[in-house]
Amino acid sequence: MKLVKIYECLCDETRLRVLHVLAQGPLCVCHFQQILRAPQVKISKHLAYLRSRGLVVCERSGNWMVYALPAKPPRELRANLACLQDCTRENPVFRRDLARRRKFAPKFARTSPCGCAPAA
Amino acid sequence: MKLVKIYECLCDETRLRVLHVLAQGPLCVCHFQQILRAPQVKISKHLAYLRSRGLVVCERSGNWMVYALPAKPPRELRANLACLQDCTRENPVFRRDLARRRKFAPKFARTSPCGCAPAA
DNA sequence: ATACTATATTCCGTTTAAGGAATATAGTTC
DNA sequence: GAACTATATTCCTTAAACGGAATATAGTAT
Repeated sequence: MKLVKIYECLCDETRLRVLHVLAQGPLCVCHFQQILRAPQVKISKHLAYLRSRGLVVCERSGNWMVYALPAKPPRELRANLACLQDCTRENPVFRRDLARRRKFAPKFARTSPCGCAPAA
Repeated sequence: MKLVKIYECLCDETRLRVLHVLAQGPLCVCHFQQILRAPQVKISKHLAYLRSRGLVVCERSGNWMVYALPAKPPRELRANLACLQDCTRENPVFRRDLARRRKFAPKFARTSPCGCAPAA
């Protein structure tokens, strides 16, 4: 995996937030929408971008597409994801995303495949 | 320092190489030209880019502009520079840059301000 | 002042990315 | 198959970045 390609993926805030919350486990598109409070197109496109570069993988599960970090990421990716977690530890935006993810977890769990689920 | 801004700086190979060799100490533009084998405009522009985002600092010394990493970089920058060093350790391109830097060091030392110097 | 060196900036064409509106696709449910 | 849900893709506009050629600027040396 080319290092520059990784950094290209990291240079957009939405994608950073996506990768950051994904570290806690897989999610579907509609969950990202709620956690990041961003429109469907935006989320979907950024996920496609990340996917085309191998930073995330996905799998269909009924109506849902479940996105996750690759099971065995290459060294450079692992290092950078760890660095990202480290750098965001005290950042309000990223912390708020995690808080929302936690808050929504039960609601997600009721409806959806990934051990998560959409709202109404 | 905004995390995304850092990643924007890191998503170009020339800039990665610049930051990578800078970890070994300050250099002038003409040294980068020789180490990276890249034209003056290219080096100069990328250094300006890095400088405008605070990833490098510079100081004039006679005819030369001496570029260096900031003395006390913010946490996120320090973490990412360390990660970069880690990720490039086995990369031929980056290793070759370091080799060239070492090879040119005496020649640089003869002529220039930063404990380095241009060639002919 | 002139010539010279090192570096920065401007101008140009090309590529890439971003966001949103609208639309298409795939799967589910009845 | 019609209605519905979740997601992807297309089209469009705008903005940013890259590289190189040419030119400008700042400092040095004579």
